[in-house]
Amino acid sequence: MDVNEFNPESLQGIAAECPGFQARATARAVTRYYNACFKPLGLTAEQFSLLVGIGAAEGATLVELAADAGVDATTLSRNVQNLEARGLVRAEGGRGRAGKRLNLTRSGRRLMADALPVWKSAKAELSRSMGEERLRSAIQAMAELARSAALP
Amino acid sequence: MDVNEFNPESLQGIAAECPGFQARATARAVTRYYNACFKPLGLTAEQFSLLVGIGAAEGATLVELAADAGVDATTLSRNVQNLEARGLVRAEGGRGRAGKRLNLTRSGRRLMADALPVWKSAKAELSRSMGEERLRSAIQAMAELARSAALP
DNA sequence: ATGTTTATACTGTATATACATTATTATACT
DNA sequence: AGTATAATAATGTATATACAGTATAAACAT
Repeated sequence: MDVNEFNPESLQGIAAECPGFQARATARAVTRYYNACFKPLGLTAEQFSLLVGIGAAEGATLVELAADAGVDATTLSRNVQNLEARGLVRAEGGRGRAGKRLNLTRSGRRLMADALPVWKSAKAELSRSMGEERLRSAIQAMAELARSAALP
Repeated sequence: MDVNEFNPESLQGIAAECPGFQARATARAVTRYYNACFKPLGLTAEQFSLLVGIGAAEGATLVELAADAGVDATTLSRNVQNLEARGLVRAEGGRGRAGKRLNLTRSGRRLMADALPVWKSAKAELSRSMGEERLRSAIQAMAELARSAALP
């Protein structure tokens, strides 16, 4: 494209039809919403998700969790360190091939017991706002998009 | 919920049906994909989006751009500073109520001229992978979800 | 005219994210 | 056994994100 023909009109509507822009915008909005919901518990949305992941797959390793969540393992490494420092997660085992086994501590399980109802009602409110069927369909569409973007 | 009844099963499937988890996972996957596409140009996906936003709305202020993109203005402030330091964006005007007017520099426009075809083919590949109709529908569903999460 | 409110941008701090690289250890191979 | 390979976790660095708070200047009220 020639720089000389470059005009604002050629950029109109690009954001609105860009899957990347829309995926990030949606993640920002939804994450802000969940962050506010979990704030009284001292948790972020991502921390909640990570605790769920660790609690659901007891004794999983970083690499396994990273694959499940579609997060880079190095990202998870630091996020787990944070939860570990707060006493919510325990990591046992070293650096070798067997890997470090992650588990919720008693305190972590207690916090999750408080957090689950909050999560449920947060989702219920979203469901009320946009309709259960549309919400389910949005989740499905996002999963599909994530798969497609991961393949190439 | 009683801590004593807490078991891994109660956490099964939570991630899969959580709009927040899925929105973030999708944004990560799609952003990784676009980051790879734009890497040869020295741009990230977010930088591309921001340049598009600035180019499409000439002379817009931070606050206006932030509202358009659904990003916190303080986030945009630093992201713009980055582009400014690279000579892709020019900001004129001060801190007052009128605000700082943002524009692409000549170098920024040149870069966008190179980036647009890359963006087009990246989207086309996604479209090939999951089907044009499904992709459009996913974008629509994400926009809807973002609106719902922003309201409460 | 002066003081108050308000809109705008910026800074401090913390989390989240990923790529490139390094350190460590278990497994495989000879 | 000893070495090479591969898997795992951690670190260095950079960007992205948002909230709380600060600085600045314009608009408004009295």
